[in-house]
Amino acid sequence: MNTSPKHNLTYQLTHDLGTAIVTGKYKVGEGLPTEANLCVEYDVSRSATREAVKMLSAKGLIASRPKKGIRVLPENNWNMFDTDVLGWILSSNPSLALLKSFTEVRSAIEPKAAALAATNATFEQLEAIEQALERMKLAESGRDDPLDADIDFHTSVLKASGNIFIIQLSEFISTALRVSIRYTNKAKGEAGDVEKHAHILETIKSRNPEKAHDAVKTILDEALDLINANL
Amino acid sequence: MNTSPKHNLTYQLTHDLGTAIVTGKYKVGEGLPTEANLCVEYDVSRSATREAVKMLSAKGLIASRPKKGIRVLPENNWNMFDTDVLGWILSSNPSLALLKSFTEVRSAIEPKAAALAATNATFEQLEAIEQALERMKLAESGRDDPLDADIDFHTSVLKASGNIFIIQLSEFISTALRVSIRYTNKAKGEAGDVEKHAHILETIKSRNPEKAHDAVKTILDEALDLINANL
DNA sequence: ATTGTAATATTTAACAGATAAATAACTTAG
DNA sequence: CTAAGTTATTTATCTGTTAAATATTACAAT
Repeated sequence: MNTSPKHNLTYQLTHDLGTAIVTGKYKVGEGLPTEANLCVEYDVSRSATREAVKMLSAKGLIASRPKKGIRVLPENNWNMFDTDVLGWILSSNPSLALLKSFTEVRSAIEPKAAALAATNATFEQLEAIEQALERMKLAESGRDDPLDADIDFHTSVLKASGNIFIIQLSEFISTALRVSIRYTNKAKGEAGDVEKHAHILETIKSRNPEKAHDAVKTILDEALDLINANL
Repeated sequence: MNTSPKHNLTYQLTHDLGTAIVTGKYKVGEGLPTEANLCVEYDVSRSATREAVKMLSAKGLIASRPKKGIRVLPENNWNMFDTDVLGWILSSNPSLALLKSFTEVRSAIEPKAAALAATNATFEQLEAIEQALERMKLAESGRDDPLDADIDFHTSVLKASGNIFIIQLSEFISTALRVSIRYTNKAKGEAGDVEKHAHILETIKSRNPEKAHDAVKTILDEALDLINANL
């Protein structure tokens, strides 16, 4: 389901048009070129064009009607939790305001996820979190990637929540963290970072939802403060 | 972007196939019929079939590759925050466990949204919340629909948060509330319901994020308790 | 002049058929 | 028995045609 630039022609065109839309090349409310003109401009067949239009329609970016043409829908119709859409936006228009909104969502969801994990996590899920923590320790001495390890830790907690909607957000948060990290200086783990994450794991393992909630909330509130300071 | 049964043939087929997938007619990992067979079974042309397949691919339900056929992806790939996908699932498989997960997400997001609204809401947004509260009062005496009024209130708060991701969740929460309400008995506003919502509005208007947060959290924790009692 | 209706043109929707590309399954040589 | 090559199946892509929807224009009636 991931529209990486490759894969096939339809996905490539979906990616190109999606990016063009979120960057404002085609304005909201305005129309895209007609189906026929898109074929000419992007040098693809009508079937590929129509399939790409349908994929973008499915993601809430556009709507097409006979004679009305293909129009860009208002942003609040865009499915921001679709990793393609989010990726297109973050790759091209990574505003700090958006990063702030993203972190606000994390600060709402992740503490709850940790609390649920403290209640519900299976042994295997606890082990997954523990292994991610080991990766963070390795990353401290350069033997693993700090960003990958950090993402691994947080998504492992989300997955341990047992809540299907929160689990879904793993991809969302992973995508956003991976892209947005370029625009914050928090690539390297800061001093005490591993310790804080180790504390989160402990609260989850000790089956203490409240403390797990607070432990995660603490580090996310710090991240929010950092963003607000730079805004 | 909403695949209501009508609209056109492609959307109709998308709706039918999407429903068939989430109800398990086509199993995860297993294949759907081939493109050619889908054309026969649903009596539509190949282009309509392919466009529907592409829409479902865009929503993370399926993936298609030459010779491999069209396969149902694991559920964690499904875009649960897509209102179509959510609607298909809730309309057909409205488990109480899913309702619980949904309410857990609400209990994470909505208090944060109220806190943000207390900080950021414009005058117009405050008025929208206030008008929704008026609707709830009218509904008490049967002069408006209690469910519509309740949804209006909660989505108005979400929209007042000023957070684009949270605003996106308005549709998600609205869809889920509208469908799931059939499976809880909370159709009619309970005693004190309007008062509690009035209190939420007050805390937001008085620009008190903490109190707004807690006021919303209170009523959602009550909803969660109600679900847990019936589970 | 205005308003309602009909004709027209444009655009997406839908169908059909052919060729290309990808790849799973099979065959055969060693 | 293994590896390389062949075959068959399935989606991908292109092209052409007809149908349906609808915005725009033209026109007639009052």
